[in-house]
Amino acid sequence: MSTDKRIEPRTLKGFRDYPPATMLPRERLMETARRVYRSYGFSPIDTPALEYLEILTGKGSDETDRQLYRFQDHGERWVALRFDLTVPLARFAAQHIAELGTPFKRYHIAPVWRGENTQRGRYREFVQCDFDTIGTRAAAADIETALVIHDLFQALGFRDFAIRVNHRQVLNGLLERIGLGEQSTNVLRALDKLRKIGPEKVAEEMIATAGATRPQAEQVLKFAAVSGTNDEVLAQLGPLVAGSQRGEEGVARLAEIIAAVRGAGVAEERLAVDVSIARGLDYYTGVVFETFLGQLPGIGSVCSGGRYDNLAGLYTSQELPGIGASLGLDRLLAAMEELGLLEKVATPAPVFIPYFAADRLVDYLRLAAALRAAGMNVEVYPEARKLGQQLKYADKRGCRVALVQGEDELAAGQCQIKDLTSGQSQSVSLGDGFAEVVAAVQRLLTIGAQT
RNA sequence: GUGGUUGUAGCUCAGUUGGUUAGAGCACCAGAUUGUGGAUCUGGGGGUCGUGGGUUCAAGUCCCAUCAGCCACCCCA
Repeated sequence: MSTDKRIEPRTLKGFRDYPPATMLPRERLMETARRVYRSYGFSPIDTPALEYLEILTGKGSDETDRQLYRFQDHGERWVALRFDLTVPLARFAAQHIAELGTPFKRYHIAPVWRGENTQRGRYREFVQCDFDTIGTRAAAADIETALVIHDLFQALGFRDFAIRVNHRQVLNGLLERIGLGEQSTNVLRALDKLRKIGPEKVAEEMIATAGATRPQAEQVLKFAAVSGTNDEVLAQLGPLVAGSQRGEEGVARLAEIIAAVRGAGVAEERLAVDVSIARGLDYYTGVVFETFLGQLPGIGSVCSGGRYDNLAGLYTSQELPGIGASLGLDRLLAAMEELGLLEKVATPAPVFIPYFAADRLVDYLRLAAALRAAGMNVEVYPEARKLGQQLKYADKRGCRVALVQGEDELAAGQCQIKDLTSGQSQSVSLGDGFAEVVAAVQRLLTIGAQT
């Protein structure tokens, strides 16, 4: 091919390649999420990336409709790429709930697409790790959702994080009481900016977009100013929603969740009632969650969710309440990268076998097989190059142990085990079936893993 | 989608009011060291100056457009 015809290799805006050094921690995160979800009995499902357009439109908000990747397929059907995993779940549940039965607990780890503007931690293609419980209104499901989020971040190695929890009905109950019930979406949207733009601007926006009066706006702000410990917040909320059945129910549900999560042994500061948490997709109707990293609040919520009591109502007459949350894998990775929490390793194999003596490949393959049988990841170098170059290769990739066998060692029935971290070597007899070598390597890796 | 900002080697960047063959550090490759990596020294490869147009005798440098990154709005994972 001539040079001038060559196509420039490039990726689309908001889409990225994942080289090994970023894919390894990515997979580790997905495995952790999978493990935690499964530990609560959530089962895996998958659904198509493409759905009929009508399935996806009008389910999130006007904004998500605008962000939808949509086009006609070869059969001239209007289709779209899913923008989250919850709407496909609703369709899936409406279609299959008869066979699945309720309550139905599933997790779903898969990419979603949104055609919005990019920013740090915001991409057009990103992976979400969702878990949801369908078919029950029980408070236990709300409580379990909070516990799963907590366990998840704990398992990922975070210590400084906070799950903020609120209840849509608490806010709506108040709005109902003061006559703003019809305008809840606009009011909540304005209220959500409280931390960023301050109470005065929020009041202005509520007056402008929701048609609120000045006294109404003041009341909403007074409500949002409630603060303190969880017990203090709940105590203040009670009188504010008194008289609104929905509001009272919401506060009671929040109190129940807080008490149960506390009772399950979760530290108080990990779960905080926060009435200013108003965001989330429009389909949430009950409790809502957002999770922030203490060291990096600016990147936004890394795990959000909530209760939706009528998600599948657009597809079926069967009532399917549900609750769940979504871990934003790529946003979380961007945060961890910034915090320096990602291990810089470019290989999944800690054990390296240089191809030393040109005519002894089979000996190296047999040793590698023995180590793999013992559960270790082992790489054998493919070319009989200079030993120094091979060790350099292993070092660069982050291998931890090299097993050096030249003519001398092979003749003596020995293997040199080189610790690439310390540089020290020891000689071990190959023996029958490499048992001694396997044990020695295993010991080295275990010690290394503890530091 | 709107506004702002940036774009020179794989990476981080320098490049003087426009002026000849565009530089450095790191990384990479080779050698010093025919069986031992991370250090040092020497040498080497690698650049359509994001892309396309325009102004000019002359553009990495000025203008316009476009693409991409970042930031804010919006929204959200």
